[in-house]
Amino acid sequence: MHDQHQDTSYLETLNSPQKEAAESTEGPLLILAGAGTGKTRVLITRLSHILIQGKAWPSEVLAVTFTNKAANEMKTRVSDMISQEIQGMWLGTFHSISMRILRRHANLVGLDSNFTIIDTDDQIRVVKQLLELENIESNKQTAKFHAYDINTWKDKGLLPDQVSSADLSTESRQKAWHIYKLYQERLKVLNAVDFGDLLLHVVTIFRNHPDVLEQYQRQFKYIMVDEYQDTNVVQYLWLRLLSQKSQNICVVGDDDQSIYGWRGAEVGNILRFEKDFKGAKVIRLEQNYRSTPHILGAASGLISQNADRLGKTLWTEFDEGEPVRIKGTWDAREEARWIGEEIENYYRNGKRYSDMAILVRAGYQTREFEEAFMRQSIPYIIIGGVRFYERMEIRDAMAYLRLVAQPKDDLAFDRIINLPKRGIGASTVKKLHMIARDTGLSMMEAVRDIVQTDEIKGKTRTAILDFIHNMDRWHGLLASTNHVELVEMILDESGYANMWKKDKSIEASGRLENLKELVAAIAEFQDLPAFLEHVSLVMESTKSAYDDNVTITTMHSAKGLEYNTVFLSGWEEGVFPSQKVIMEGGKKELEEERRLAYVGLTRACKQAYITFAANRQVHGKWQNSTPSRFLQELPKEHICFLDSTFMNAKPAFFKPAQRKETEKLVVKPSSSKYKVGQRVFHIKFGYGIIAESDGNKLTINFDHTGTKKVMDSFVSPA
DNA sequence: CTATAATTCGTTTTT
DNA sequence: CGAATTATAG
Repeated sequence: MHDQHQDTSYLETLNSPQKEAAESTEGPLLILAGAGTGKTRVLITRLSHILIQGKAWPSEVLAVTFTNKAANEMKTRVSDMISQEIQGMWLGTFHSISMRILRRHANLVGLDSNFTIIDTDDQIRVVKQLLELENIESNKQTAKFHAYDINTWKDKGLLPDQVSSADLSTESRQKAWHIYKLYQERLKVLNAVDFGDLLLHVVTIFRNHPDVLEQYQRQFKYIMVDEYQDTNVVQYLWLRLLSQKSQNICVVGDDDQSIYGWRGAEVGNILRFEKDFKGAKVIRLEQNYRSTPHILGAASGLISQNADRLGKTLWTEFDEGEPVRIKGTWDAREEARWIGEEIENYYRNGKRYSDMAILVRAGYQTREFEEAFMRQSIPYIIIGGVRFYERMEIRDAMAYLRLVAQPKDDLAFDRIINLPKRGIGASTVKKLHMIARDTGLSMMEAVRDIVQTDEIKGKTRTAILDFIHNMDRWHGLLASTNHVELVEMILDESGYANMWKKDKSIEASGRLENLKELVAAIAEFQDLPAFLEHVSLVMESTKSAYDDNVTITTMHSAKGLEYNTVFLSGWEEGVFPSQKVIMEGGKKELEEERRLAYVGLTRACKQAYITFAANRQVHGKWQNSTPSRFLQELPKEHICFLDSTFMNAKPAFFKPAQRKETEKLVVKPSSSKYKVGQRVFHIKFGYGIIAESDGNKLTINFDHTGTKKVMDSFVSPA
């Protein structure tokens, strides 16, 4: 092992709970880390500490994240801290680590180790094909619906025969369950797995093969998990199995930032951690290094309305700052224009566009901003929407590459056999499907067979022969030709690129650009298979412009990020909280919306704005709306209403204030709810006991910061 | 087999 | 209102 007496000065830059977290390496540990409390930093320091202290070799540490971005950040920052490249460490997403494990033991679940990983799009296609085969109504909608059910089961760690009868109460569920069974068989034939399978197969292997499980239990002496509040049931099982032996599992998360429940995440995992892992230590990180007291106060007040939470109180040493400004506008267009003007003001005062962000609830809200900012010449970047590798032209091109590299890839075959149109229509493809199914051959093999017979005649036959010929030729060049050249050749000779060149539509040129970008991305890799492997798990865009742009994005994808100035737009009933939650959701769903609001607010460092419009176009129809209920839940002392340009039908709580007055705090006139002798928590000074109470002014003896006079609005019961 | 008209239906997103 | 999917005519 390494030298045990290393310099540990890196620990001294942490505050005391952070340091304690980094040093508590043994046994189960839950780090409850509020927004902006240095969560990532603690995780990285803890991991480095384990390595530097020689408690484990890199290969004996397992660190799991949800996104590739988080994994990459961790990788570079740990390398920096230990001043060397980390080698052999199991640091990655749940999916990439599962893939690594599954490739080694694929045979144990009836797969070949070179299985392909299919994404949601392919998944829906498979389900749709199965529906057609079963003669069940098979539009894309129902396929999507059933794929969703299947994914939900997989997220819960349920194989087809483990689904409970209670889960099959509806006819639709029963159909989905039936399809689920067929779907798993089909994937096995295709030697493919979907995202859910990566985890589920690994759990299945661990359960059925104790020897394999033990091998990994021995190997991973320390396990760390980021964003634990986002884990679903399979991920929980996965972690439980792996950590059973060492018990050295450290999870970091914030129950208040759980916003992916609709995708299978179980807040219960983090709420239950202490029960699940006996003797678990819990450390709360509550000192916030990001936002002003006003922003934190507003966010804390809002989230305190939620019942299902572990509860923690963020505090900061920063100066009070400015209250959260709330602005009502006549319609969404004015909302966008007003925010644009405000942004321009900041810019003229020397602020950078890239320090400002607009966070919305749903993608469709970005449109209004795009139009407004175009008019106002404000540079912006929209994050989200269709990602690069999900674009139609990219997926089409990828299908060509997949089929060339793996002729048995039936999904790729289906996608491109008649793309560009070469006269091989639906009926021909159906015929091929029948043959492939009956003979157990792949589509490519089936098409070779059928072309020998006189089943298909004329133009179609010529087209098929041509297609086979091309595929064989490209496949033959795989080993001998430079992969970038080969890709260019394929796109050119297949006629696919030409198809878009001939296309007169507006988006065609953009699609050609994307194809060029794809070729550039491929050049970064050793060979075609390496690239395809990468794409299957890393679906993020290749380019990230580092120009000075205002960021426009959803609150979901803003999690983990921060901006000096944040505009939260569309706080209206029906937009945020969303219509669906209001109509169909219960308390649970509403709480998740509230957490989303909390995440949004806590992205702001210095200024936070919340806007709402009285009128908005929804699905092309004008609708008038009432301000979001969340506005009423914000503590009055941390917000101020800006003058509104419209004066109709305002809710009772809506009282416009002049802009000039906005820097002043509106203090609640009611007397304090706190009593002398009570132990309280102050947002800036920490814990203390009340010595005197005078209306809303309290004199408090603080544990660490002495006696101070403070306003009760910054205090909460301890 | 393909081009065009008619229709349906609208969150959030990572892997 | 518009994208995306399905129905229908060519």
